[in-house]
Amino acid sequence: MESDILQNRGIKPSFHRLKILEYLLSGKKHPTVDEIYSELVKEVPTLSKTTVYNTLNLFAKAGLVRRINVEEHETRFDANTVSHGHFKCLRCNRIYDFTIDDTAMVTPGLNGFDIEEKKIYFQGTCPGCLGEIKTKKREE
Amino acid sequence: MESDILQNRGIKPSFHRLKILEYLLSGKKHPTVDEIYSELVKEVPTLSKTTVYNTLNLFAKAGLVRRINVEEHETRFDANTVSHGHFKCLRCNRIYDFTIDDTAMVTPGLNGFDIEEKKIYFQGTCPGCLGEIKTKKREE
DNA sequence: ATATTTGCAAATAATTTGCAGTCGA
DNA sequence: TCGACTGCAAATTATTTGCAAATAT
Repeated sequence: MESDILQNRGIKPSFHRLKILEYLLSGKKHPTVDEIYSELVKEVPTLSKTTVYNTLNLFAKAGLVRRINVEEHETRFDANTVSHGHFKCLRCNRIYDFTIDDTAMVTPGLNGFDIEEKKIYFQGTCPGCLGEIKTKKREE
Repeated sequence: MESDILQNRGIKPSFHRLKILEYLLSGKKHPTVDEIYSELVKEVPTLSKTTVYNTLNLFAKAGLVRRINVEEHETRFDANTVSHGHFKCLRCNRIYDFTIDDTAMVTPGLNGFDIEEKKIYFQGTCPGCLGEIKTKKREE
């Protein structure tokens, strides 16, 4: 149950926190604070953005969510804590997950370092946008 | 010569731009906008922060520098455009470079994607800080 | 002369913080 | 009741922008 997830991490499962966790686990892949707030406030009109911030910071500290900083300004949050990379398409701004075998990454320069987190961000153009570009070229 | 570097990229080598490029190439590894400004304004009192921003955005577009976003809020800039990763120590906040063989990174999920840039950020504790922690433990 | 570069100050936008009110055990 | 949770508004901070002045070709 979701309240157990929180209690296991020493977080009191308040109503708002449960709602936010529920939203994070509900499928929406990489919401921003604003997206979480805008969506939940419809259902929970008393919710404030401060609470969303507080809660996400709490969750992040507890390791329940990961901060994603592919975006220049806004932070996104990812409830999928299995190691994976994020690809941001610079045309449509969509964010894609991709699996990556991080054990295969050889980093001889980091002997003696204690690595707590690996963030892997790729940028470029996604297949959909590549298709559009080709179509446009053909029309010229 | 440095002015050639700019001209090769179609950037007019103005005095301020040359100064900023010079600073970026001078060894300081990952300066923030503020560090660049604060350091250069001593020498070039007419410099403004807007110009530093303008110039860095220009350089970034031209591929002369890379934006680094390991830091939560501030963007850092790296004049070393050879592919490498950045490790941020969460204790002393220092940023370390490390080489990484990015051809060894297998990303089967990204077939059909055009990858323009790979950003690799690790976080954790550097050897120096690990040493301090151990020393403290011993004192207890 | 004309286009580009620069600088100031104001605008923007994400996030944090102070503090007072509220809720739950 | 007491401490934790919440919400508002103000503060903070990095960055962008509008526009006028300076500069260079």
